[in-house]
Amino acid sequence: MVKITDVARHAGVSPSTVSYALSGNRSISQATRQRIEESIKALGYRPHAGARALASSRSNVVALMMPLRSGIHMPVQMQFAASVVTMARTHDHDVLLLTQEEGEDGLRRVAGTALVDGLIVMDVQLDDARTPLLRTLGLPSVLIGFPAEADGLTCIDLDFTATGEACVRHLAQLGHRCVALLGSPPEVYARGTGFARRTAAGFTAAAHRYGMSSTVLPCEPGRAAARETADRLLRELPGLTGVVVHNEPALGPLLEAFQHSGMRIPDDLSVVAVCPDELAENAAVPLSSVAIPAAEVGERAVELLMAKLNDGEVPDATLLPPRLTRRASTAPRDASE
Amino acid sequence: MVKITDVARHAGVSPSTVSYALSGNRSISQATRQRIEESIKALGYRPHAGARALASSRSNVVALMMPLRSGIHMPVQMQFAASVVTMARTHDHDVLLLTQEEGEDGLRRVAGTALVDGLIVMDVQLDDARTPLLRTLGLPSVLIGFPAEADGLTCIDLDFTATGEACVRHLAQLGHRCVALLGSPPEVYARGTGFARRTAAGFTAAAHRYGMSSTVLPCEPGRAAARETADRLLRELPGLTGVVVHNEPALGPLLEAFQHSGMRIPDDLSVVAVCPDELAENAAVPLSSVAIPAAEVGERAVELLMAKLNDGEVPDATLLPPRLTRRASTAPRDASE
DNA sequence: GTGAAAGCGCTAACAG
DNA sequence: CTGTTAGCGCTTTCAC
Repeated sequence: MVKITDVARHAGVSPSTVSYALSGNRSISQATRQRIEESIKALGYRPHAGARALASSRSNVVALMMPLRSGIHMPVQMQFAASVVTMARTHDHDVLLLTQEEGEDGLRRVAGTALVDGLIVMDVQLDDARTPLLRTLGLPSVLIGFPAEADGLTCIDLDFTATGEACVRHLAQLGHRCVALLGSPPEVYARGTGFARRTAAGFTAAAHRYGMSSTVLPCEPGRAAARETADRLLRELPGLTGVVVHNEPALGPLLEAFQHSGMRIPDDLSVVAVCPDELAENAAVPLSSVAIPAAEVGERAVELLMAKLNDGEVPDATLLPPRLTRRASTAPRDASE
Repeated sequence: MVKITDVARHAGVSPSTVSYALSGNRSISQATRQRIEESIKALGYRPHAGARALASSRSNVVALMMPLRSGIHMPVQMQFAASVVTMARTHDHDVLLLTQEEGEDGLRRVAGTALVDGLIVMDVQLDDARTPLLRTLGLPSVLIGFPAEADGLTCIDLDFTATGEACVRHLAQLGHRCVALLGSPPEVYARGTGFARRTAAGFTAAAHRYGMSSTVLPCEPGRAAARETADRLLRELPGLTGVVVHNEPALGPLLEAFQHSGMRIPDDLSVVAVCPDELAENAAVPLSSVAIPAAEVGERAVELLMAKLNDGEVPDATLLPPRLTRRASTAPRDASE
């Protein structure tokens, strides 16, 4: 194995000079830098990762903890993982893959052994057991998603307030005057300051601004609950022509329920979903939707983490702007109605 | 940070004894082992990964290089990645994630810096630019899939010969007497000793054994080619009641072509596919199929790699037995025909 | 069965 | 702008 002393000898300088040339931590004359680079190339030198980590207390590896078994919507996960790895590489870091199942022990292990310099934790739940640990671990971390208690944690996710607004704007521009948001089950709203609440706030505010009449209705998952919710909605708001669904498990059942009630989509009812593109594309009627921008989330997460690693200040919350993709489920309101 | 000397002092032994207690590389009296374990727990000691890697020239990390963008069949990839990570952990190893795009440079980098002890390389092509490198890298590696020239490389994949046989056996048991294999495009067969050839061999041998009449037909991808192949097949083999398709891109077009020709599946024609479960499940008629056993491939790949890391001897080729899942596309041959 | 001590290859003061 | 030197925390001979 060729080591830094070999390079130093070959270039006629001291090992530290080679080290500095590599790290850029002090200025080197053009001439010696040149010779060093040539020697490195000539000898095929590569710094030993372990030695470097030991001496510098920096491994240049970040951990990515993600759910690897969740049967659902892997394309989003994959896209995310790809962008994390790619972006990490541009910052000269590698990515260690941890499964969600490793949980807190996994985080403690990679942090405690100094295997990694920082953590990216996906799929953070409102009430996530890992968040207290992340606060005390002493390693920089970035969470994908917002826990109920996000103070002191760096979190990133889609901007759900803006998402609610964007959905309403889309419907308003199509001429709809009476709209509803079908959101998460009641307990999610009750539970605290989750994304559910933010979507609803954005939705309601925008509806007011556009002078539309609006309703927000929670919805339990499952066929029966969906049927009931849809019926109630159509009964209580006879003028309803547009709905926004922000409830992935209830989405399919709700669509069925509407169609069962004789509402054709988009002829009688325009539907906007907040869900992965994958799902929206493959629905019976392809759904106009706002998706989680996985690739951008991954990139930004890495950038935030890198900033923290270089003791940069980063915002606690990063909210990414929604992008609404128009598909077949929304249409102009029929003026004759 | 608590280090090995702290543990040693706390336990009243020397650092080397703690090290040996941890590694099990020499016998320790029950009593001191006990004390050491208690001290470790009491102090919350975790060995520094970098220091350990430097001193032992073992990082206890393996690299997994996989395609992270291939829009196609991520569930298989994910399942595979999950099983690799999980199995690696049971061998006290972590997994560094590399994208396919990093290619040879990526492998050279993680090997050259001693970041990893071994490599698992997915999605190996018949003519894969990485294989010559893997031969000379001096790090143990395991390939998923067989390159044309596999000598001296440890490869693992589905047993395609047995797969061809299993498909025929299934059709034979349903009473079919005249079957065809629709395989890869001609150039794949011409190119060498790929899986295509093995499936065909197994298919033909089994058909003979069962006294069935059989044909093997290559098939180009694309609508037009599929139509043509299907037509030709039905024209030349009027008695055909069963086909095996081992050609993922052509699968959809072929099914359409058969149906366009008035063949109902499975009433007139039984179809067995060699493709991911995902694809088989979501076809218009759910397809009886043989899939790549992703989880098992991942587990075995890690086991092979671990064996190589401990200078164990491992077979060059590991072939996993096929499992045929029966779905709606195969039925008993109509006796009245 | 246990200890002492010499590195593993690199970085980062400190010194000029 | 460059060199000297002292570790980083662990493993592993070698010695008892």
